[in-house]
Amino acid sequence: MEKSFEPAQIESTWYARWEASGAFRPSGEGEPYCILLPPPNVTGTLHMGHAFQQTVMDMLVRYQRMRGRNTLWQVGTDHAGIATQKIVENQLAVEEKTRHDLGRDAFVERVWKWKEESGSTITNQMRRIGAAADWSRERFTMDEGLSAAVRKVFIDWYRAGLIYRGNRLVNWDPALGTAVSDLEVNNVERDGHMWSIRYMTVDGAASLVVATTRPETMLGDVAVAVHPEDERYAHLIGQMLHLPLTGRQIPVIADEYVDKDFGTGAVKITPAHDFNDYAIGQRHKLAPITIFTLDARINDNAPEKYHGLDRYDARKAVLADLEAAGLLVETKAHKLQVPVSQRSDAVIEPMLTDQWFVDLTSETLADGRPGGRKAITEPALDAVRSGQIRFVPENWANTYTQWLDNIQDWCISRQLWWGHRIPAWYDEAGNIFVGEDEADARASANTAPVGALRQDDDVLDTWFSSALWPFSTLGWPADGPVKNERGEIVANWAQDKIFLPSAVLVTGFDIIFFWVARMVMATKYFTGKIPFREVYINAIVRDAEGQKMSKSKGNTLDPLDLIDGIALEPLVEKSTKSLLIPQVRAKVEKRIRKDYPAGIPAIGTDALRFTFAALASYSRTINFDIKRAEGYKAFCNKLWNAARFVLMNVGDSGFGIGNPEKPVTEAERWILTRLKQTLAEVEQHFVSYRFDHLAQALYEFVWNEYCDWFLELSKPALNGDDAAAAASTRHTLLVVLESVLRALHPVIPFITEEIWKDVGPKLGLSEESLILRPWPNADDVVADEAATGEIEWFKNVLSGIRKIRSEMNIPPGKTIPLLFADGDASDHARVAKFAAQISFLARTETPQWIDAGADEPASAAAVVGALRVMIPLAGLIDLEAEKARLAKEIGRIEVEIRKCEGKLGNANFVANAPAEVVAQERQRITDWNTTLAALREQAQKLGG
RNA sequence: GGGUGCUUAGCUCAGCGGUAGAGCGUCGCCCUUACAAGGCGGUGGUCGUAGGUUCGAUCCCUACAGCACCCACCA
Repeated sequence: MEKSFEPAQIESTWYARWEASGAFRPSGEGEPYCILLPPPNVTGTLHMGHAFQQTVMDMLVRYQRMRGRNTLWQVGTDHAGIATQKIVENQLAVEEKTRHDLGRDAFVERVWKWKEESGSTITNQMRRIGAAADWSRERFTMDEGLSAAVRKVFIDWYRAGLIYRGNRLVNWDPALGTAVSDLEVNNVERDGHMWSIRYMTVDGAASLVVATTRPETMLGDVAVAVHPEDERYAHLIGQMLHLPLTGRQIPVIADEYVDKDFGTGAVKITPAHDFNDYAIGQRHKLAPITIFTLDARINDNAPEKYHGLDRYDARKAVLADLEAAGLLVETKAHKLQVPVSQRSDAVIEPMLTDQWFVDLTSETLADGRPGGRKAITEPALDAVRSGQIRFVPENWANTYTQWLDNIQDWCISRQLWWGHRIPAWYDEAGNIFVGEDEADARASANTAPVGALRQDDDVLDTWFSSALWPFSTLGWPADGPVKNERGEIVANWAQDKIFLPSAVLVTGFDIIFFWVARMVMATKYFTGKIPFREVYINAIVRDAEGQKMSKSKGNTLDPLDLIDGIALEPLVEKSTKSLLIPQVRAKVEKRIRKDYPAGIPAIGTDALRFTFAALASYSRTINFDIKRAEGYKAFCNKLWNAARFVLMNVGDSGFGIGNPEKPVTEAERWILTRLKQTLAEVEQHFVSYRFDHLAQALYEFVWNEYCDWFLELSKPALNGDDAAAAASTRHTLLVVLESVLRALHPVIPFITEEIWKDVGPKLGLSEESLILRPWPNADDVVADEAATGEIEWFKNVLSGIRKIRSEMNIPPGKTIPLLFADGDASDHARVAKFAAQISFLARTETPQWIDAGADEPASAAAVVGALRVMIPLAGLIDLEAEKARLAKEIGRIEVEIRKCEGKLGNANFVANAPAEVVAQERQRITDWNTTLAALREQAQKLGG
């Protein structure tokens, strides 16, 4: 083995070997265990969130595979309608073309070409993280099989009356030219104004002032609404008003929706461009007037002078004209919530358009069949409420159920070209025909089409196909083999449905609504099963200061840069490349030069993964600090060097598989006991998804017990006279190392595999690589609780001596005399047992006992129970310093004793506390008193 | 307006009813033949504030303060 751990070297080959060996494919044996990868966008590159999430999934998958489960990690990518279309449109823009110049077919072809070339970027990056996924079953949401599933779902829901087409007010993104769903709109607080505008009654006798944040929409007003009980306006209800600038007349109506105390208590009603107004318009049977074109300019329904004006220019013009007419009463600053498109940042314009919807709200359809609420929404709610699907941490279940309780119908049509084209056709009379293809649509209809059929131009929301992921990837709805784009068999519903439901979905809280809920809906409806049993909501990765990572802040980290390292200049270059605003660019550059003056050090995949594990508590955010990752790289190095030590010392002779028949030394029995406990803990932490505890348990075992104590204790055994002890110790060194490599493999697969390559053969193991080894069962390790007490005693003695050495500045290399005094029979036995190890590790001469009552030299002492562990002062130790040290120790223990006495002196405590707590307290005070007596005796001997 | 979290050592976080913990940082001594990415030892906290329950509260309850995030139609 190399002298130190070099991640780049060992990571380069193992992944390809694992994949080629078929280790990532389901074994076909054991209970099925499936995890679905949330399919990343094909446009994407791996970010810290992915790396974290995928590490979690990979740990679970590798663990379950080792435990013998029939394990499938289903991977794939998402076609990401808007994001992907935008990338190719941007490329066209460079050629000064738009998608319309190419036409639909040529454009879609070009997107496919882009996907072929660039779509595997992220999956290749996943391989660098070590993701043990079954790539032979990789799917794409627009591949043939998944597209067939999408069509079937659309058609079935349409025929069940659960998908409908309607002219509805939707969130319209004027920049992208498409409708988006409620979820794709963010409400952002912006500084704006509140304008008050006077509307006169037709007879000119009265007027009323409305307050609005969007004065330009007055061009589409159809009424002014007031509260029915608002005395100020009661006399105006039913009267007609002049709508300024338009020549139109509109009524004053009464509606409970209006808040008397907000604004002026009078609301202009623009049903075509506001969701509330739309509802009011419907209640009062007022026809909406659309005043915007699809790119948010004023249309022909408004007075001619505004035609073609952009909505913000129109606002200025309308305000100026109102001002001129003396109708603008007041302008004041006002903070408001502006709906912004998540995808384009454009301000959303509610717009009346023809769209397709999934019904999620109606109880019963007009023809008596169950509506969407009954058929789709409620089963999804029940799955979580009944506990069939469990959220981890569980409070996320609230978030889920609350959203479903208040859900709206889902707008699924998008005015894009890249995506699943809606399988609906229209005849010349506007009748709708739905089917697999034109012929099927025609054949399935009750009526004959009028004239030619034309397919709907729209595509489906990307999340529509994502919702089917749990079963569409397994081959549904086909009964036989499903092939991918390259003609390889990827799925077969008839045999693969054993993987439904999957065991756990690992995902971010931000897509509980977008994806998790919709998978439950679709999977329940079409298969009758739940899609997954548990949903582990992973934390959001932030920077070391807890700030959200964003490119414009310059605090993003590329996981691959952490793995491979990157020098300062290339890092500055790649971080600022895509930033167009010079000020932002300068700020980002400055920050990076400050944060990473020497670039980012290479920490390797394993250390990165261990860091993710160590940070993965139930907290909803994790702050990623490179310092921490460097610490875990040190851990990898520690493990590496421990393995080197073991390999150097075990010699060439082989050992039998399994534990030594009878471990000879106390240290062996102790480390095996601790191994057993650690393995049991790790299994618990896998069940509860506490990867932080899991990582910590393994870290502590390896570093603080195996390395710090067992390896150290093995040295005297290996070099001592007892051949049996030496042989047994060699075996145990190897056995424990091999077990811990297996336990660590799900977390740090590369380094453990590399080390195992040399360790496995020493134990005569036949597997070709660690990935094929079974999980180390705690039950297979023999514990000896008594050994724990022995080693604890030993550690206390050794720590006592070390403390004296350190505090008295005795050079570590100097061999010193050692005396024991007092103590009970077990101390005598233990000293006899451990004398050689103590001398070896504490660098002392052979210890001597001082008989009770005999003279003893002035010494520094540590106390372990009743035993005094003494180092004679002569020439080594400053008497006064030792007296002070003792006094401090005595003081500390007196405080503890007083605490105990306080408790035990409280009659209520003794009467009410559980007996074992009281007993424990009594034992504690006895122990403290023993120690105190020994310390006092020692102080007295020093003349203190 | 609803909802969900968080507040513990200088920093980042575990713990969550019975002696306050880890990593990093910091201080001291050591290149001791696995490891200086290391070893040994030390320093450092009235567990946000105020009440309550309890024999006992960092942990449970209530209120308050501060900080995040999610949902929602206030023009």
